[in-house]
Amino acid sequence: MNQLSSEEQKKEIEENFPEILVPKEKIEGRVGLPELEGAEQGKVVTRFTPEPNGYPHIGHAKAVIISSEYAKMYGGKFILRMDDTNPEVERMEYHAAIKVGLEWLGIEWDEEKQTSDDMEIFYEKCIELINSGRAYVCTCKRDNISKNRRERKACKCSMGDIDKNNKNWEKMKEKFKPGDAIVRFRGDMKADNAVMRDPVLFRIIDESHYTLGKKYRIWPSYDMSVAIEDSISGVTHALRSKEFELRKELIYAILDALNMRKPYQGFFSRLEFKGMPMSKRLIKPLIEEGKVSWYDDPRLPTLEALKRRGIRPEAIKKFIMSLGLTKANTLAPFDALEAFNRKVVDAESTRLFMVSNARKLTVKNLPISSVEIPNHPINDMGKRKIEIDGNFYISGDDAQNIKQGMQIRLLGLGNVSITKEGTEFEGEFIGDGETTNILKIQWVSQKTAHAIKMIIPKVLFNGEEFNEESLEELDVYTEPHYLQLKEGEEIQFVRFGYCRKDSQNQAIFTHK
RNA sequence: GCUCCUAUAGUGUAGUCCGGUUAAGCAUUUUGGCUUCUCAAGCCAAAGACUCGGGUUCAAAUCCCGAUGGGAGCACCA
Repeated sequence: MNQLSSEEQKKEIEENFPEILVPKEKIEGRVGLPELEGAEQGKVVTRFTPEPNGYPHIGHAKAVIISSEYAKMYGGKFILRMDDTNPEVERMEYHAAIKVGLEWLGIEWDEEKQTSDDMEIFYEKCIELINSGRAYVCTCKRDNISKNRRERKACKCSMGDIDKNNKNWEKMKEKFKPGDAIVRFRGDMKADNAVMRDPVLFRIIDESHYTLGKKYRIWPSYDMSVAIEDSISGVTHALRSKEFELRKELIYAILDALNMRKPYQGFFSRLEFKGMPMSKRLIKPLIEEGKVSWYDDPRLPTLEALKRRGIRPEAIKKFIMSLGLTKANTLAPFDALEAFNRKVVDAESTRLFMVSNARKLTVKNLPISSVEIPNHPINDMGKRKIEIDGNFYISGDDAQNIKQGMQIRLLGLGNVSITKEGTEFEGEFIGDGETTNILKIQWVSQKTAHAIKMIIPKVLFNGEEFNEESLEELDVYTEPHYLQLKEGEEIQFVRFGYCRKDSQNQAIFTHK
């Protein structure tokens, strides 16, 4: 308890403990990622091991950015390894999509491989484990295995001698059917860590593998393949999300049993956005029901979707670095990412006028037939020329605030005195003088107005429930200059927000 | 149920290992101001936090014990 005032404490300290008043060297605020345990300059090897069983999403981005940044930070090596040991779910399509996603993010890797490149090594190691009595072939029923695990009881297979295990291993190559036999690690059926209770090392899968076809049918489990791969490919720091934390003990046990080098294993929390699920379990049915168009639907957290929505890779990287390397659960709000993105995108977004819920405004006595408007308020991004003839569209939202007798300014054009309000407005041009406190609005010329669809993505889920209003569509008018912009370019619709040009007649709202 | 991880402002984090010039830094959010031919960006300011209860100590966000909340694992997925 701190019962003394700080003054009294200070006195007390000076009298009794003068040495602690000597200031310690000030700890510098950290920039970037925290130090990696046991990391040496030039000797760090990290890796990213996605399973090619789906499209890459923001969670992949976190994992790959952290690992590749660490390699960079220590001048080390970064390996991309496709973890393809379950032919039932892995596809070339996903393999390719993951690489496309990583390239978009600007990730560079020094080495690329597939876990399945080393099948022969896994087999060798398996035989080594069998011969040393650290692994055995189990032919129990799946339910019994599970039951025994819960009850911490060993089954009779674990008693089998080495010869029999070797024979059964050979039988797994052809005779046994999938499900009939597995190779288990001899861990500890009594262990508190359930992962250690004689886990599966190999199982039979007859599905055709996307690159190896039917060459193999005994496939290593995650724990087996990760342990061996990280060890033989020189990985010094294996970093992955924390749902794997319990496997650490197992992976070390496997490597110890084989007398192999053990890399440091680090863990970080998973990254998910509020209301943006990324599990296929949730997304797939939505696609099938037509509620979500595809994996690039802008409401999704896939990289493809983020890109379509107008999120830049630099922003994703800064955002992820800002999250730090904690093990606490994070449900990041999307607006944190938006803030980073806005800063990236602001400098290079063409400013354009766009009106929604359009109302007509006719202006009399216009002295000019065209105006030139700069494409960016600060940066020199050129100008565009707009033909005008006195017939304009203005936004419905603005129309509500415009009353007869008011003066307004049409941005970049001039001031107008409103002579008639209603469903349609009329006004009179009154010059281009100084304006301070009058309403300044954007406009579109009727004769050249270009109609587009504006898509506004919102959260997909409210809690567990699909948000039926997650996609708002607006029919809006914009300037013809829109047609000259490149697809994928970021635009700021003045007084509305940033949007990405998706096509000649569709734009996707990025953020305010 | 058992085991493990985790807990700092509305949100995300720094600081925790090695207790003390920091009664807590940064970002975001919100609000106000400046600037501005945008409700953007930029600049300035304000608001706002150590889960709870014990203990150790002159001194606890920091060490110890306990409680509570959140997450994960207990797959022939990764």
